[in-house]
Amino acid sequence: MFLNQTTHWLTQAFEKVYGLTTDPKQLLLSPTKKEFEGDFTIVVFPFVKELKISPEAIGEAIGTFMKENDADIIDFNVVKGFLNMTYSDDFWIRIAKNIPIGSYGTFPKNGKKVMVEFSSPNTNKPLHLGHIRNILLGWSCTKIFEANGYEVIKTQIINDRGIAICKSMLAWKIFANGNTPSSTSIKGDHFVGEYYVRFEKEFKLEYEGFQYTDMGIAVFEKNKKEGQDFDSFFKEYKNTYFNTYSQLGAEAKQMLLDWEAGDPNTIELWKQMNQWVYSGFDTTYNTLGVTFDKVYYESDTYLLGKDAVQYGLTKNVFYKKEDESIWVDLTDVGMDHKIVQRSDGTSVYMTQDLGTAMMRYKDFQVDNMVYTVADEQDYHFQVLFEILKRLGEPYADGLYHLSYGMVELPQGKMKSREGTVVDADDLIAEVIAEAQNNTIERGEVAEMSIEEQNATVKKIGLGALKYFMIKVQPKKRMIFDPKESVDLQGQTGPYIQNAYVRIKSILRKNDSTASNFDKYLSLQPQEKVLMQLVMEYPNVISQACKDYDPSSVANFAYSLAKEFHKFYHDVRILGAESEEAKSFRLHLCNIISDILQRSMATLGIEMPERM
RNA sequence: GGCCCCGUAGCUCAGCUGGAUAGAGCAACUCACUUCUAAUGAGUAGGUCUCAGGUUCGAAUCCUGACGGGGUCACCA
Repeated sequence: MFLNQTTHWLTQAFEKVYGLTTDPKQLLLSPTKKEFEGDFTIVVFPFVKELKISPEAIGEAIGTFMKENDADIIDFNVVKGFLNMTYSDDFWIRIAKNIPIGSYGTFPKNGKKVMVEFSSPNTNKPLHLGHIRNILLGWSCTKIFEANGYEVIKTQIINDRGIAICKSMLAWKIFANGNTPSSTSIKGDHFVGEYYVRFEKEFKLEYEGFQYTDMGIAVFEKNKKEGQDFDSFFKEYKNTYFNTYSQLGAEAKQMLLDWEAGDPNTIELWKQMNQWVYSGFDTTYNTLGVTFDKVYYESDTYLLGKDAVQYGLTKNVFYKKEDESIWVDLTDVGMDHKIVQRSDGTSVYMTQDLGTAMMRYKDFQVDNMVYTVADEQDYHFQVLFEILKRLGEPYADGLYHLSYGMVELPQGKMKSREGTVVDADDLIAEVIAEAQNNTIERGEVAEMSIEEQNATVKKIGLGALKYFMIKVQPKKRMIFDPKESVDLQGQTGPYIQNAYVRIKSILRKNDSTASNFDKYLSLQPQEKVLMQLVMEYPNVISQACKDYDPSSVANFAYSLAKEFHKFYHDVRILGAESEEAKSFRLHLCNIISDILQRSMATLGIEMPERM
């Protein structure tokens, strides 16, 4: 948008010199690489074929025209097919003056409404590392949408029902002796999680005991596959055992039936345990700085979708088999047959999701819905979106699965059975403690009040953790090394925070109020590089939205911080060689601190004023 | 096996709507704090961009195929 004038003159140049009408896409300018002279570059290769003239000759002719006609361009050079143009200092100063500090890179309201779903935990366990990636992605996505002019509704669907929570409930009933989170001083979600683990432990004991009973041995002999040994058989048989012989399994299943029947005692216990979990989640969300506008509960939605199924039948989107189960045939688009209602008339996961999507549209009339869910569910969402399209839902073209790769540890996948799951609260505490260790001896921080110190350390620790996770493209699998996540140097959140803090320190020390740099006519290369980055920022924000990709914002913020650090090192700001230079550099500092602060806010990362 | 995603420096990642000699950080080694915050900067070293074809003036980027890694193919969620 700052280069419209250049594009205009380039169009004129091709028109006047060669009588050629150009497509604006062919006239895209890019910042000139550091090794070459110039500020912005256009590639003339694409015109060679049409004009049957050498690239060098085209570059020379167009460059000459531009230098003569476009007042901004004071010089040019041609290297092979690249026309590098040098801009006047007036140009840079005009751009710098026109940056709207405070709102730069935010777009006007576009009248569209988008719902973004993220986090969506189960209520039987605390949040873990995988949830953190999900939450950070979803959250920054909402911020990116807002910057692009959307109205955003942040939501999560809580999986608050089912056999898992019944396991926790049962274990609590049997083993807790009436203990509660407050009586034990354990955070609610962890408290409930402990009973889930307890159930699994007790179940395992029961199962191992069963295997050597007469009945267990008989089951093995009857059901084993050809040549299968005892241990591998029972490894596979676990689920079947849970559903058939297990006493604990039977009790948990009975609890689920009681819940579905609305048994008051069961419902009361269920509500109580979920409440504990929610208060625990709230603490974690609060620490991470995320909020939701609307919460859906699976207990409210798990029966939804039956109307949709009936509607789909009448529209011949679905078909019924002889056993009364209902299916959809997606083979014509390279997918499969998929069940949408069981033969006993009950809903499956897909049905719930159909119903929930419809409910959300009814609630908010959104144009778009974004589902932040790990990539193991890629196929599920392909199917879901295809069905919604076939049902003719009005928002069907505005659906997006924000799919992300699993988080793995250096030693491999997280496995709850092996106790390698990284707990969200533990991790957060760890990064903050690490920030504390590295901060305590620094003079700046020592002067602060305790409250201010704590707030700063929290911003730094969380900044490190969040940046570490969000800088990776969503769809890529991620290796999470806890040691690296607390790094405060290099390409990290704190490095970017430090650039901001350095600016703030300068601005605090500045006592001159005059601001006039019209006559500053000796721009430094470091200043031009910074301005080139500044000019890109709105594109970064709009592209991140189109791509659903916060990592591009994270990488941009790093580039800007890096160039600022270099500028800071090479060029005096408060001690500049002239009043005009000082004034311009202070203005540039204001622009950069604004962009750093708001681009990082987009990622859910707060900036300290000192560190 | 079918389909989907990934493969870039020792490690973690950018670059991918085709453009100049493929970039950062970490780790290793040097150097720079009487100077606006050294959580910084400068430098050295590190690459058959998994491989093979193809398209193109030009390919890490697009197409095809192999190889390697992951995911998914339930009347589970």
